[in-house]
Amino acid sequence: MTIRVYNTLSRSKEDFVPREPGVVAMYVCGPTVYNHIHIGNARTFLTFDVIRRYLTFRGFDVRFVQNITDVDDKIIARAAEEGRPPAELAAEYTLAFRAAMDALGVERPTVQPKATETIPGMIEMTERLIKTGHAYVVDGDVYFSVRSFPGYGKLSGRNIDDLESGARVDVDERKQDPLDFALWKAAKPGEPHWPSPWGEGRPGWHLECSVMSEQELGLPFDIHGGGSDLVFPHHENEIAQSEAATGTQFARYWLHGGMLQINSEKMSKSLGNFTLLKDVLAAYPAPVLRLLMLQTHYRSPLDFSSDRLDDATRSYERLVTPLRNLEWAKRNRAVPTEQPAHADEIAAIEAAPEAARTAFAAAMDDDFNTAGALAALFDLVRALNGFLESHGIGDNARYAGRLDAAADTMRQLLGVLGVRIDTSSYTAEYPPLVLEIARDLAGYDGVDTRAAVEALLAARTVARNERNWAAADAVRDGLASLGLTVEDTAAGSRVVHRPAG
RNA sequence: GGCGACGUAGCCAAGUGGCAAGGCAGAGGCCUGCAAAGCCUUUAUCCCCGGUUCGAAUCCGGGCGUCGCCUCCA
Repeated sequence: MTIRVYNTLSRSKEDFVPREPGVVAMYVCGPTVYNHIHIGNARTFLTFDVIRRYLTFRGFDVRFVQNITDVDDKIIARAAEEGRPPAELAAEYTLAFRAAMDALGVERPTVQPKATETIPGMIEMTERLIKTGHAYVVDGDVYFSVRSFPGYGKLSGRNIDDLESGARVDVDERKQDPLDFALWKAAKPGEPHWPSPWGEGRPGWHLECSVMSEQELGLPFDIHGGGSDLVFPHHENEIAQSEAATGTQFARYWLHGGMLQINSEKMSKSLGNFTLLKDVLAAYPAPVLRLLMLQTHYRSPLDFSSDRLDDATRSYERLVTPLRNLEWAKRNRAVPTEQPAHADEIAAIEAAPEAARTAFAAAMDDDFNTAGALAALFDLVRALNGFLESHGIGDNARYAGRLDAAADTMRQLLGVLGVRIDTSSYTAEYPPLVLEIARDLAGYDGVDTRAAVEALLAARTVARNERNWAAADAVRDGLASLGLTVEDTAAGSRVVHRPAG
């Protein structure tokens, strides 16, 4: 079965056929490093991380290039505000960006070039464009002439005349056409600058993507990705530059991610709802945020709120629980009933992983439908839970192999979505306050939190056996006050620490 | 003004011609001392009006509503 992708260029879903069988050349616009990235940025990067992972899962060798824009008006402005060198600011936020991506579980690009390290290539492309009559020099600035490129507007579905009729295009007398954009900007005093045939200056924003993608991938490469707000003018301009300079097609499939909103409003500084990724990750585990985002198709708008994060936290728990319960059952050899499973029950649990794989791939093949893929996984969760509920691993762990197969499939497919599953939450570190509770309720006077929890559970078991519900519930309530939930299972009691929310 | 999306249950959301996925929340039941976790059952005139079709959430036309882009934006 072929993968189908929605191509902005054709405004339709197309069969995905890479230029070279088995190899995908992919470029995704990266951040301008003038601040910590916000969750809108994060959504886009997460989207293309999943697309990359899925293509890899489907057997493609993916070469993934992402730029870092480390010279730009916004960087210069912010550095001036803070009274320090732009390069220092850019370096700091480059590191912060990489750290945030690591924390989100986004795989590192194959290559991650910086704009400041691509200056010679950008000068070279600008020279080519001037020679071929697609660009002109004015006072040390170089502009691309949009009228010189007949295909201008083909990506965003606009034409030059429509665009000019809009009143919002700035008028610069020195430009031949208001839509012409800068390839090279003459440096003002105090700005970063590099020598060029047109004097000291710095590159325009659109140019780096054209140059880097050609250098690292060659033209035409397979997938160009970014947020849908980049369709115009950024990606339109990339196409114009690259195709005018090379005479060949630039990118074959254009994929654009939908915008993220906060509480149904556009994220903006003036509304005060500018949420940074690092702040979200400080409050919620990365897999929860990932799950929230993957429950909506990547091209649809996504409304972000803390309520939705809380919902996603419970969804995440639903994924973790069966894996945790299986581990617990294997460790404790718990057998809920002596009743052996019927042949049809065994057939069902044996068929479940393959059914999930098939449904997962069918959803992902259809323009990376992660919400559908998650539904396949939740169906597998139900199959696992159901079997575990009625038969556990069986006597002598006779069913463990079949259950492991289902669990392994879950882990693998969740891995394709980049969702890390942490089943260790019932063996995690416990807060020091359990020592106090254990001293009061279980007579424990040591300093080992885990032993303290064991002592509390043992005390509760004794109390329950004596039908002393008040004492038993005191233990449970005490642990609950620390965010620890007591669960009674066929193999005894355990404590589960759940993420916030 | 130009271009383009979207409107599916209380909330989120998949589904582009053939009995409406999934998650969260709710209800009932099972299990439990009570819980938790889990299981079972349950919750939809698919924004409105026309049209095409044996058959429409899905295609076409109109209307209403929400949103994005057109300026730096992921």
